[in-house]
Amino acid sequence: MARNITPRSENYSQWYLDVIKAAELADYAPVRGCMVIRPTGYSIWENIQAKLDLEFKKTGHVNAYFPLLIPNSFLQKEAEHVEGFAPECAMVTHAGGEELEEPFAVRPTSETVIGHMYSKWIQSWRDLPVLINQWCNVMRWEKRPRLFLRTSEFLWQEGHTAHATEAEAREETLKMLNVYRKVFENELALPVIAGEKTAGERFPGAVDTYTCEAMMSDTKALQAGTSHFLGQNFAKAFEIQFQNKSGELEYCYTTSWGVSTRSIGAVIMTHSDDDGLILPPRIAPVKVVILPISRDENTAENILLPKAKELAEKLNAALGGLCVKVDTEFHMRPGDRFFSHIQKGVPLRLELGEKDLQAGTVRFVRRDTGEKFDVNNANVIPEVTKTLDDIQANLFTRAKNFRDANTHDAETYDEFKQIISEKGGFVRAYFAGTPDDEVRIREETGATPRCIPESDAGKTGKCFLTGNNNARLTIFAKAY
RNA sequence: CGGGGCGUAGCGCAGUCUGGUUUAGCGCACCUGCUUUGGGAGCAGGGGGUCGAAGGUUCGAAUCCUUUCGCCCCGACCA
Repeated sequence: MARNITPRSENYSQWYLDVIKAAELADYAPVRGCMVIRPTGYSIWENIQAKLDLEFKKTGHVNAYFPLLIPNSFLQKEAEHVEGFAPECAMVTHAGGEELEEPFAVRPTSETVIGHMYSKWIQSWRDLPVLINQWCNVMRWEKRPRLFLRTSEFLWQEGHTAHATEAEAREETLKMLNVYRKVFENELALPVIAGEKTAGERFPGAVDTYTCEAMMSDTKALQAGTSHFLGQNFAKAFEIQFQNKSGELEYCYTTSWGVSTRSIGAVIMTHSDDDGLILPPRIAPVKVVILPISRDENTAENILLPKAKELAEKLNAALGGLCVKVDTEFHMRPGDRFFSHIQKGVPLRLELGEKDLQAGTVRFVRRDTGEKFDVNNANVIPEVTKTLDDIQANLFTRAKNFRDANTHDAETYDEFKQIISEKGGFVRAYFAGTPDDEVRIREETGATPRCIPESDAGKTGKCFLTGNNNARLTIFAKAY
């Protein structure tokens, strides 16, 4: 048992903060709502970035950078967009020692500036599609910040594309939604439900919003990534027009999609336990740590350490990276050394001691299950690869089983209320309500519609609230 | 923005009601040494704070008064 981490069952939010602190992922910044992402946390982000970026490139996107400051007038151009973002915008009113004529918003998202630029760049159908992504920071003034989940400034990626036809833009929106789903499932080991947002949960200015929803280990939902079909809303506000093959002027159809550092919060809350962080091998900064252990300093440093280093080199070569570390903290006792890696979520620990040396084996200890076993020297490398794959798969399966076990069906509002208040988790129900109905449900139960799962897109039934037919199967939950 | 709480060492706290006997204390962490060492050791020694800030009352203030700044929790709000 970790002594510096509040048990999850005792106080979930405190547990979450303790895990972050113990793993040295982040710290509070001097400005309220802002956080410092420490090297370990940032390294996880770099890994997530690398996985996403590769997928973006594979689907034909390129990276660019747009400015941090956005003229306030830009945000005003799309009616719903202003309304949605005005309250959380930070404004720069002074610069160069003078008050500015027009305040600049610190970007809360870049649809507007990018729309403005696209209108200049796009003239002809030959210029389309435009498929650009940017990695950057954004600012949304939050009244109730939480590390990684909701901070005033955060890092993300925002893709912005422009297309000639609605069909193509819709295809892009769903394509990127599925890129997200794939990366979440395969790399972050997060089982997510990909689907459409209901009207009340839509992005301000979007025609349709899609999301990947994950369940945290307290059974609350977390939106891990979103993809928006913006129709011609922004194209009209920013005059993004092109001449089609017949010479007529048409408005483009645009999309935008994003994943932020919030996804790190999702990883933490999905996989970790009372001992601290647990990371899926594929995004872990350190996948394997090797600990030479001996009570005799000479043996430890002159016999075991060289062996450990040699093994680390081979493993790094085999795993293709710098993800294997040798622990040389000989001044610490073994227990302390174990815990430091346990709390940082290192997936696999290899212990190399005198007993192992004599037996010609290496001791393996899995972070996810705590399981220990000895492996013959000759088999260490393939066994490491196999174990890491097992851990990755186990984390995903474990999370998926948990989610499925905490997903329930409701046919009536009474049943719905009872499940939300007594069991929590996800509730699947047919829903055909309006945004006002969504507000009512939220006020009465605390739950909100999370998404209409893509996998059940064709299913319709009778609405649990209004009784209307042709309601769509919708997932509800309390959410972060 | 409404309700509640809190600012004393890196972290967590006691001391504040009943000003002076505290050169401001404790636990963890940190430093040194010895013994330990395969899931968080023990002993000994040691460094570090001027008590969020400003002003006031007093012979004397971490303790009382005024102002101010900041943070946390609950609520409202929120991609």
